[in-house]
Amino acid sequence: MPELPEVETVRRGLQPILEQRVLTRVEQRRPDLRIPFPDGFAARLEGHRVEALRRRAKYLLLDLDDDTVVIAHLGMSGRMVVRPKGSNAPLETHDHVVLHTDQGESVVYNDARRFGLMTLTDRKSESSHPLLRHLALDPTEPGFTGPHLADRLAGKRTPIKAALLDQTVVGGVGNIYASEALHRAGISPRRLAASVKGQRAERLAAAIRDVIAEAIEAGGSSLRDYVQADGELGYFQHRWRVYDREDQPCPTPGCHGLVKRIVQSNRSTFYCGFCQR
DNA sequence: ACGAGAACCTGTTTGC
DNA sequence: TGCAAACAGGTTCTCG
Repeated sequence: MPELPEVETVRRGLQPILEQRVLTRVEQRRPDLRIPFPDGFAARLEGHRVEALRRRAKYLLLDLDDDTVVIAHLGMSGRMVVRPKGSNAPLETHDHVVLHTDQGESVVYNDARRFGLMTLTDRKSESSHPLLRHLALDPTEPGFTGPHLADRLAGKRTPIKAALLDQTVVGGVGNIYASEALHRAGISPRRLAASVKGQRAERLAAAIRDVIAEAIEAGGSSLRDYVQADGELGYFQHRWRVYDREDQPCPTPGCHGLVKRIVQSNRSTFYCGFCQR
């Protein structure tokens, strides 16, 4: 569910709730998610002020005032739900972590499938942390250019669609935006990754940058992974051109193809066989 | 050493 | 209507 734009939407939504707030109490309601919580997880957060809420690719990073960094990932089904001050709504089945702030609001981490995670590192170890160390540049960063992308793809014998999902190639792109970017760039998802270079890599880098930027602007695609007290976000799903549109007409002007669905590395890919080469 | 597929886990949708 | 199978926005392990 959450790809880079959704995680960025969550970050922006949580920023005013968490930044500069003290975590007065933290509830950890089960021993593990995809990986175990570190020893003393909740206690190590309590009493500390959140200095910043950052994002790297699909990871959320909470900087605490003692140089602790909380690493969070939403997996497929993770959500962050804001509980307003004074709410006494009961916690739900998959509410795994609750961060209570000194302003009375709290943030609830809910993840039915538990493919997400929360763990700890510190500022100086962050860049060498196993989860973050090999992450590629993400498309919102200045160095994300055609030549850079071509360099990351060089020598890869896998289809370009699979390569785009590899977080050491592009940070933050997931299954929806991989299909969307390839359609915008007119590149077949089955094309050999290493053959995407030069002008073609330039087009793909631009398409990735554009689709990610537009999706962030629209507040992401998901209506589920993030719920702000004052309403719902996630309008980008109405702008999908190929994802989840099997058998519908290709939206490229003048193209009379139909959107096809294929399976690559066990994931659905949507594309037009006419205008994507 | 690389790449494809399975596995992780639960909920929802689809098809018989 | 009911039940089972297929499928879901991610990552990581195993196997060939």
